[in-house]
Amino acid sequence: MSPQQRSATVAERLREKSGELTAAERKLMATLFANYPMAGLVSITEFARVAEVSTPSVLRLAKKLGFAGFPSFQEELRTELSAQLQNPISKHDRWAADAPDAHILNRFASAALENLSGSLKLLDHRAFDATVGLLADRKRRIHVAGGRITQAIASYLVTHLQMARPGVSLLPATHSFWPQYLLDIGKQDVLLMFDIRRYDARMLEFAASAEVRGARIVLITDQWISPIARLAVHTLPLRIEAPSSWDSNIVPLFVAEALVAATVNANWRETEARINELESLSETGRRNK
Amino acid sequence: MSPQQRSATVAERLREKSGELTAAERKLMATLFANYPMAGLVSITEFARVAEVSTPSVLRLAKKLGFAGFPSFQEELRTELSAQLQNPISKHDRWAADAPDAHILNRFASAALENLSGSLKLLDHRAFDATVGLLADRKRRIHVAGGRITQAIASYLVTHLQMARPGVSLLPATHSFWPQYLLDIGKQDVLLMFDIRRYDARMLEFAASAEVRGARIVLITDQWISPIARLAVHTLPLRIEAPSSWDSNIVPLFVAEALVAATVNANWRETEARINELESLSETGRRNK
DNA sequence: TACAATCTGAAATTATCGCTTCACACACCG
DNA sequence: CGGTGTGTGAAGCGATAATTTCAGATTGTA
Repeated sequence: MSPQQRSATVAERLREKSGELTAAERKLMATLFANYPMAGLVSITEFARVAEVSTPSVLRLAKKLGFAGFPSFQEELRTELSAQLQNPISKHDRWAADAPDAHILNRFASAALENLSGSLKLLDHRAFDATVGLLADRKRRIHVAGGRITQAIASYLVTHLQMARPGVSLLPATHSFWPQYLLDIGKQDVLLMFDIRRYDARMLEFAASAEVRGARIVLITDQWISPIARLAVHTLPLRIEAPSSWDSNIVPLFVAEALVAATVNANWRETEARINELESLSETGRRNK
Repeated sequence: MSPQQRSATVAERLREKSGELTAAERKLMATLFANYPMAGLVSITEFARVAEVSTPSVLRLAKKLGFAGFPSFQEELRTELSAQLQNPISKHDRWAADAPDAHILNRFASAALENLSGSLKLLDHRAFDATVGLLADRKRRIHVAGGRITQAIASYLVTHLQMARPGVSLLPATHSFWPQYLLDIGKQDVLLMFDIRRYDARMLEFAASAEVRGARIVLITDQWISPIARLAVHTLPLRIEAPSSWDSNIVPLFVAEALVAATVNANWRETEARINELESLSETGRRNK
C-alpha cells in the first residue's frame, strides 16, 4: 500500500497530534481508544457525556484533527470501520494495527502471552495463596531479594508492599552489605527471593544462611527452577522466554503485582487505613487530583 | 423492560420477517445487508436516501422489527457491532488449572491481556521504531527517568540498555541530585521518561529543563497521557489498569523489554561484541570470587 | 502579584433528525 | 366502475444534535 498522507485514519491523526492536545481532548482520546471506533459513533452529546467533557470540547477536537465538524469526523470513523469490516479482522485488530506480524512488538506480545498462560498452568495456585498468607501476616517481617537483573522487580514489589503493610525491606544490591543485613532476619520472617536463570551462587548462600536463622523462604524462579527451591517453603516457577538476548521479566512482575493485590485483599481493613494515611501524607505537598 | 427482550440480532429478525415485508421494506433490507451493519448506522434520512425509499418507510420497518423507533434500532446495530469487534482474546481458555475464574491470578491475567492488546492498538509502531532509532544511535547519550513507582521499570531498562550500548544512565530517585544531573544532559542526548498517572510535577519540570538544553524527550505514559507529551518528540501511551489498588506496570515493562530487543537488533554487530566482552568479564569475576 | 494567554463548559443559537400526519397511488374486489 | 384496503412519500412539527458565543477558570509569565 502506498503511503497516502491524506487518508490518515482518525487514530493516526490523534496520535500525531497527541502532543498538542489539551486535558479535555486527551480525555476524549482515551475514551475513543478505549472502544475504538465505536465510542465515537454516538451523538456528540453522548460522546461528551461518556468522556466527561462538554460538547464544545468534542467539536474543538474534531476541528483540530482537520474535520469540518463532528459529522465529518464521525463519517470518517464509519468509513474506516466499513473498510476494516470488509477484510477478515481476526488478529490484525488484536495486535499493533498496520505493523507487520514480524514486528518486534508483535513477536514480543506473542511471547508474553505464551509465557503468561504457560506460567499459570505451571504454577500451583495453592502455593500462591499460601505465599499471600505469609505476606499478609503482620507479625512477620518481609525481606525481598533479587539478583542482578531481578533486583528491579524486587524493588518494585517492595515499593508496593511497603504501601500495604509495615516491616518490608529490600536486600541491598551490594553484596558486601549482606552479612549485616542477615542480622536483621529472624525466626518467622519471610524471605521472598527472585532467582532466575544464571542462578546467582551468592543468592543461594544467602538463602542458606537465612534458612538457618529460621526464615521462611519463598522462591520465584523460572521453569528450570533455581537450586534455592530446596530451601524454600513455596516455589513459584514461571516461564520467561523472549525473542531477545535476555529473558523476559514480564511474568515475574505479573506475579509481584498479583501478590501485592492479593495481600491487600487479604487484610483490607488494616491496609485501607494505611493507604489512606499515606494518601493524606502525600497530599500535604501536592495540590489536586 | 422493552418488549423486544429476546436477543435476536437485527439480521435474524429481518430474515424471520422477510415474508411479510413490503416493497420499500425489502429495498431497505437489501441495502442493509449489502453493507451490514454499517449501512444502518447513518441518519434515517441518509439510510432512506441510499435505499431510495422515504424516511417513514424506514421507521415503519424499525417498528415492524419490534423497535420503539429508529434510534433504538440503530442502538441495537451498534451493540451487535461492538460485541463483534470485541477481541476474541477475552474468551481465554482456562488459565490457572483448577483455580476458579475469580481467583486473583486469573483476574490479573485477564487485565494484563486487555492492557497488552489495548496498548498495542493505542501505540504508534512508527513512534516505537523512531525511539529505537534514537536508542541505537551511539553518538547520543541515553538518560532514563522514572517516577516513584516507575523508577524500578526505568532501572530495569537501564540495566539492559547498559549491556547493549555505552552511555546509558539512570536519573537518581533523589530529587536533590537532579540539578547536577541536568548538567550532564547535552544537545542530542535522549531522555526517556516513564510518567504514569499521578503525574509528577517535578518530572515535568525536569523534562522542561532537559528540553531547553536540547535533549530529545521520549515519553512512556498511560492512556491519559502525561503533560510531558507536549515536550516529547515521541510519546508511547499505554494501558495500565489492574484489579488492584494500584496500576499495573506490566505493559511499561513489556515496552521496555521490546525497546531493548529492538535496539540490540538495530545494531547487532557492535552489540554482539559488547555482550561477548561482558560475558568474559563476568566469567572472570565469578572465578575470582 | 498582576497580566496575558489559553482552556473550558453553560447557555444560546442554528441545523438536522426522527417522527406524525395525511393525501395520493395502486392494487384487488364486488 | 366505484369501494376498500394497503403501501408510499411529501410536508411539517417538535425534539434533539451540532455549533457558536462568551464569561469564568486555569495556567504560564513577567
